[in-house]
Amino acid sequence: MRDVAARVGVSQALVSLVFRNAPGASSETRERVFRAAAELGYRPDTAAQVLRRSHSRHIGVLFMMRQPFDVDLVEAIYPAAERHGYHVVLGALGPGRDEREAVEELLAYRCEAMILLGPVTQASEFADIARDIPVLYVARRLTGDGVDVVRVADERGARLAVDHLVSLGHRAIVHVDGGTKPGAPYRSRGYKQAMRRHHLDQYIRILPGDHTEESGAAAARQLLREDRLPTAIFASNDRCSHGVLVTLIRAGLNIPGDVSLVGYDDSGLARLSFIDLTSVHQDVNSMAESAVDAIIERLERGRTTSRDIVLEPTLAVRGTTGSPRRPAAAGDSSPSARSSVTSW
Amino acid sequence: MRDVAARVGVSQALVSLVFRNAPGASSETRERVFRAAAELGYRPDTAAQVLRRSHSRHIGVLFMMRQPFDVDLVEAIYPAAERHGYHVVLGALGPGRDEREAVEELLAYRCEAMILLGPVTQASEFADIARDIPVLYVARRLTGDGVDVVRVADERGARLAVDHLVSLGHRAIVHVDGGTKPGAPYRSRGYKQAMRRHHLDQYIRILPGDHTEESGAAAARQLLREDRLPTAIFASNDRCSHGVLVTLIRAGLNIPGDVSLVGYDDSGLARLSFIDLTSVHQDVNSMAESAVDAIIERLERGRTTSRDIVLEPTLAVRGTTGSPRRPAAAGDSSPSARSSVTSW
DNA sequence: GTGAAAGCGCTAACAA
DNA sequence: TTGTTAGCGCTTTCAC
Repeated sequence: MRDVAARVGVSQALVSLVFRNAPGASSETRERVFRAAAELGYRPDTAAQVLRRSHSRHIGVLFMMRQPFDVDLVEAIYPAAERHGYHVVLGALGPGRDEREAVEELLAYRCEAMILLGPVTQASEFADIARDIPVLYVARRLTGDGVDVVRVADERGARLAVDHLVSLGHRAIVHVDGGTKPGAPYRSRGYKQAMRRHHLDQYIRILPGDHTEESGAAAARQLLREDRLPTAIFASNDRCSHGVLVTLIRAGLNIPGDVSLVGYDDSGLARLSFIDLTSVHQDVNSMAESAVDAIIERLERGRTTSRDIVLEPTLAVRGTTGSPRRPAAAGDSSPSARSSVTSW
Repeated sequence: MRDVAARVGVSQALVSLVFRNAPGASSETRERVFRAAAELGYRPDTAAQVLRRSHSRHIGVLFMMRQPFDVDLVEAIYPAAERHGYHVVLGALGPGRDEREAVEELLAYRCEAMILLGPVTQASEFADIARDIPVLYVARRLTGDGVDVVRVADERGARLAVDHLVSLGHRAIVHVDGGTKPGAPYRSRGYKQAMRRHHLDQYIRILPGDHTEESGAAAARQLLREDRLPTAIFASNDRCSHGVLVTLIRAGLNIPGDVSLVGYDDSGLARLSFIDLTSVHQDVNSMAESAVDAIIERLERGRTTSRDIVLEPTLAVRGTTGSPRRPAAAGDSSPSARSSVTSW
């Protein structure tokens, strides 16, 4: 920067102004500064900026690299943050890279706020952090001082799924839940509520899962081992649905002919033409925008009260749902390729 | 840090030493420094460190968030870099976040070197960068000053796949290629070479693809539209295989009964129990280690000549490959569920 | 519209 | 083993 200033024949302060495009420099000077910078290959040093500024203008984002929905969100957070002049610093989570490490790193970068997408093992840990900087959970209902939440109404999402299936004529609708994963308990509750609302209490059945493909596959295998298959399955997320779907079709079943399937997240996976999964849609862009807005409110407008921002889900109806073979009648029927297994 | 020093009653320099655990502080002092730091909630400031040090000890990694193989590599790079005392700075690529932006950001963080995993649109762009800092491509054969490459012998990987299929009795082996994606042209060439070596020149057939699920699905649909199916398909990566696999089984085919399938990358996808894909394995850990080592060589041991590090692939044989229905004999046979389509 | 000067939090060279 | 000092590249206040 010194070199640029020297070359143009102005002070460093002016060059700094120009680069932050702050007011106070003639457009003629701006022009010359930019040209000189280009010639010299000058690039502002983030470390120096962060060090000197009182605000780093950095937002840390903790996410699980292997969770497609997290990736979708990260992508949406970038432009949202940039619009407010903030940089995103990624903290990748995964096997072999735990939360603690990642958080420490983000904090060492002097992030002014933190968005948490991944599953959060130790909520208490973040209570300490929230004392210093705003913390925002996505899809986790964890309250506390300095903590905001952006989520989609999971119960209503589950209800959309069940209503859709019921309207197609399904009654035996099994839910593969997501254990304690983000949103999962509420989706599970929403499923139960919706089933009761339709007077299908006796058909309520929940298989354990954890938002991974393998848990979906395990649930599907469990169902295949039994005498009767449900006519529909509602899984707690798309990855789980993926496991259910492929396991069932490899067993010779037809989707949605023999079993209908609804996922949750409407991730890229659901939209693949050959998966074509009916799924509860959460608008990542508005989630990202709400998250960044909430953070800006705290950072720049001094809000200190906690916010719980709830967005509405919608249902993306695709090719994995259809009417059951025998809409209203009870009794056995043989699915296409598995004569030994029957549907309700 | 000043506060910590004051509290312990020593100089800042000493606190600095302790935190970098550099030699030159009594263990008694270390102990006291750490305790004081914990009490005060002190955390070193990365920006200040980077600014002051001549070396930032940062390595930038450009990767595609949606490419499972990239994610595997990123996870392996973290520990490899840490072992040498380097930090990893992620530059996420994706739709809406192009290379140029990501690179600028990494450079602004004063990364001392850059590892490029994602597809690289403009090689020439990196030639400039390589003048300033070491650039290392993974899986791309791009040469130049200051540029190193770590890759797995793609031709040999393709050959492993073809040899395996031929040894099972396959002859009509179709390849879905990866266009210009990393490694793809070489896998394609390896496929052709291997086919010729087995005197199967007449069976050589390549369908276009691009390392996405959809390209695999498209290729599978193309094959389903024809009179005869090949007995085996070798796809240029696992994502593509995924599209092929699910499209075929949803069409009622049995894998490997009707068609055998081999992927490439041996990513987490291939290992899912319900996908269980035979795939060419590239050892991400040695790739990551080789990459970091090569960078350290340049950074700390002053190497200036380019290196092309080639690793050996292996084949992970799983459940998507088996003998064809009619190993050696020609003639039509009806696959399980599609009487209108025949195999070679 | 522009410049001079101070200092962000840390490290590295040297001195004690 | 410990302290002193200078300064990394930038932003910011205040003066002109």
